[in-house]
Amino acid sequence: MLTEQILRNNLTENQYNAVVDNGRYILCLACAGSGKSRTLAYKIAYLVSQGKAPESIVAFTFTEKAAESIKRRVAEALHKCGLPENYVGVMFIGTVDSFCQKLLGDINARYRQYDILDQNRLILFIMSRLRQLGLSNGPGYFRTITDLTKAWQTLNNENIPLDSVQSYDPDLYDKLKRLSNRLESDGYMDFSFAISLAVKELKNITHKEDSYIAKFKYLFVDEYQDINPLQEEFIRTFASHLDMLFVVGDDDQSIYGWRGANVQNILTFTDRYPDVSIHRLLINFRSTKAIVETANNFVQRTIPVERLPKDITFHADGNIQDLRKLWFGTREEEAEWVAERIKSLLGTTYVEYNADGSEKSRRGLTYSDFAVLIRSIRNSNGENRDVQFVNAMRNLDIPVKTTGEGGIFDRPYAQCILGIMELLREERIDRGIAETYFTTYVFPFFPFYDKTRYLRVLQDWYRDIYTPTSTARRKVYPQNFLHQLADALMLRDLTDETALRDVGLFSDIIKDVEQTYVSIDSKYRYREMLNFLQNIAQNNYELESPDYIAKDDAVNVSTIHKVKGLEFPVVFVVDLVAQRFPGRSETYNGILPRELMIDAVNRGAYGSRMEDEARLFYTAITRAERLLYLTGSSIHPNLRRTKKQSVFIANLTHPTMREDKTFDDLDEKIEPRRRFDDNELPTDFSAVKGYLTCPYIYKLQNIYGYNAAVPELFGFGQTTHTILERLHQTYKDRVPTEAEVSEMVESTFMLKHVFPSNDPENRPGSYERAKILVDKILKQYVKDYASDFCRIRQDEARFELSVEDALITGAIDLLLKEDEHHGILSAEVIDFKSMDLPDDVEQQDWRDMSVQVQLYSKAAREVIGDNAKTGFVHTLKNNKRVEIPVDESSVNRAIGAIEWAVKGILANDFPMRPCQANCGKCDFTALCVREHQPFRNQQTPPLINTPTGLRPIAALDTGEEDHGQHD
DNA sequence: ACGACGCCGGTTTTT
DNA sequence: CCGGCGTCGT
Repeated sequence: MLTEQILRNNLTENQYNAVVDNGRYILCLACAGSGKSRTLAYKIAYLVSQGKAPESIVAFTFTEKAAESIKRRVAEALHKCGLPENYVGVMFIGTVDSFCQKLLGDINARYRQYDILDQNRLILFIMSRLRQLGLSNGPGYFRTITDLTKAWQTLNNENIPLDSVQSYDPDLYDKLKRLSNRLESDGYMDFSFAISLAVKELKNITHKEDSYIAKFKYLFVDEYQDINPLQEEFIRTFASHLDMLFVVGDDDQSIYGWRGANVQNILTFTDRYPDVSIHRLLINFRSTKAIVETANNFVQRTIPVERLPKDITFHADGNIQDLRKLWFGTREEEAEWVAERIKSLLGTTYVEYNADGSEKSRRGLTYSDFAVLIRSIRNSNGENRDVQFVNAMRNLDIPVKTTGEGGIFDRPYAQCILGIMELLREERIDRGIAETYFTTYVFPFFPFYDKTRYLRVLQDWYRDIYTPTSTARRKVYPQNFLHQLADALMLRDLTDETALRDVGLFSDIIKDVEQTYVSIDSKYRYREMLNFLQNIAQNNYELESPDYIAKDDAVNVSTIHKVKGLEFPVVFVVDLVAQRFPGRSETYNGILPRELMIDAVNRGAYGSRMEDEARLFYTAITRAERLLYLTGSSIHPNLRRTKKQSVFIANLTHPTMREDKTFDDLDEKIEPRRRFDDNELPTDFSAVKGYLTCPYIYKLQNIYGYNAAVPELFGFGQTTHTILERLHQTYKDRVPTEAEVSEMVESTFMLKHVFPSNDPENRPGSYERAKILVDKILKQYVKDYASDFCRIRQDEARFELSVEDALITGAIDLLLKEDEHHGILSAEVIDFKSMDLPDDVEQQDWRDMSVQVQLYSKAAREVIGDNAKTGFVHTLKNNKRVEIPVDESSVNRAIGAIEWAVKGILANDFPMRPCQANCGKCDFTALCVREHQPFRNQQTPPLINTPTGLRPIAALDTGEEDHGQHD
């Protein structure tokens, strides 16, 4: 079929016009439920079908999750147009931040080894380098640190030059300057810094054609209304070198002003870019007439200015609808009514329709069709605001998904372990106190404890922390402390699944500490870690309810921000009371000089105004497909004053809006069935591959969040890659000399998790040894490839695999050999991880590597062509090439194995599969009872074809034969 | 009807 | 720490 016909069949007139518009600057105004993702996906597919190179396409999304969803849509659109889905792997679809990181890596491979710090890790970074940054600890220093991190991020996000702070606040300038230098010198970035650095680099480009952005031509920006000034600066600069900028957004749904998003970007787009063509997608296909009209009436009344005028229309009503606004005496009554209403609606017939109005599906409403939206969940003093709702539902046996499970240390299991860690805060540890703590607090939650082991762990840790360091710093791993405690407390024997989840989050927090602190080898650092856990981790890490983790069919209790982009057949917007929603208006209250923040303050950023709250409310009600309940109550627990109705609903009217509380049936009850939710699909290839090893490890790592201690040589492979890549970048027309290789190693080598020796000449440590090894490996490599060094390019190749509706994304490092015209002659996979690899090929476990190479080879053939012979693994340790079979049958075996794993993951089937090859090297033995459990899935996956023959996946290994150890 | 005073109550979160 | 609401006093 012709592409035109396919587009016509899948798009509305307006969507089609937006897709085929070949203009330079295009603004696509897309209201809630207007099919903007579809339009975006088809526009990308359209460009490819017109012969545009897939690698010339870049699309920015708001979150990584949104990126995955767009990728799936694009793959689907490509498929419909008869194009290979693997083109998705060649495009860039992701967040602005991750694109900037990638770009920086292309400019200078050195950036590849930088660590990205989120808010929590930036705080840890500052804590771990407190004195170097001119700060000191003491009462209230967390406030100082938090203020500083916010100032740093805001400064970057507002695109304000650091130097301008100097004249207004020399002291703050000094601290920020030190922070900036320190991040650079230690190899760290935060998200705002990454974009900021990328903008500076882009501004240096004079000739695009011979720069690192030569291949890019088309830029898409989703959720454009939530772009901040720095991101806009990047987009503007980048787009000036491109052939097309296509932005999609809805100013009415700009809900991130409080963290810098500037709605003016979309409002004034046509003024700031020349010859903009505008497309308006103003038909809401999601909601009923009543909901669309109510929502429209609301925004028009509440946001009279600061808004692009638009006339939003509805498409069609469904088989059922209900619109009500209700007021209750107490919060408990409100919650009970919500729960009862859900119960009464369960199983109600829900018909979905095709574009032509014919019936698409018919099913009964099920739990996950309901959303309970609330302005805020966290409460500064103790109880979460969603508890009444969660309790009311649990009382009626309604499963609930919520992230409002309190802080991590409100949970007894995590609290217990933190308490044990606290026993070591003081230098004098009393065995009596330790025992009392144990019997009083620990025993009730961990009844299967091993007391002797518990006391021994404490003793060992006491020694590690309080033994004065000699000259060199030692590696002390708190993650091991946590695992040893879990082992002594017999966490593995507990039946309460929330225990595993709580300690899993604890493990995740400790990982952040370890990655930033490197070692907790003194009492000072140990105490700092405890302070971080108590003061920052308690509030900044989110616990997800078990239903949420298990992806069960459950009612969603959520904040409005979290459901951005989602939709539900039935929505309850609760807690609609004055002073909460809209909340109190606020302006910027950070520590940056006011003079520099005039623009931000004037547009109301980093604060909140009535307009922002109104857009949030609009976003909430437009999540609803057919049933919308707006509720509130006057008497709230722990509040003396009674609450008044929110102004947002007090003035809200619609001819069909009811105010009675009857539980009327809307249609016949039939079998409840879940709607397919593509957000639950696995996306990460290396995680899915892990399932083939041991599904239980998969569960511990990917579902509960357990981590192993950060290994000392963490980053060895990364730094070797980086140096190799810089050699290729630098020496394009000749082979580097041995001295030049050493020079590159000297300037680029970076290992963040091992301390250099104080006396490298006489007493070299593992840092020095690693560096010498890299030097040796690379010299050998350069020598062996001297003949065609310049025709080799290093590249990270991404590939996508469509299985069972899921789109699995993986990446692989390649050495590409090219001819004179940059045509690819061959591609080899390189592996640097193999520090202690046995020399004998027969002794190695090739299963993982084989699956990865086989899948990549499939993608490579589709995208690069038959020249890409990818069936080799190049292990640099011994400079050997090993051939991996990539014939059709081997590739199909690999695909079959991954399909089998995806099915298992979707079915929540995570049995323990102990065997020699697995358990000998497993990092999670403390959490596993090593009981052989059967798969629920009766099918077995195909054998994997490896260089040493056909092998079953590790999870189905009989355990008889030792396949050797592989890193 | 309205001003002064005192006390209640106190987000959202991604990369 | 401060805005807003309720209450009291004129």
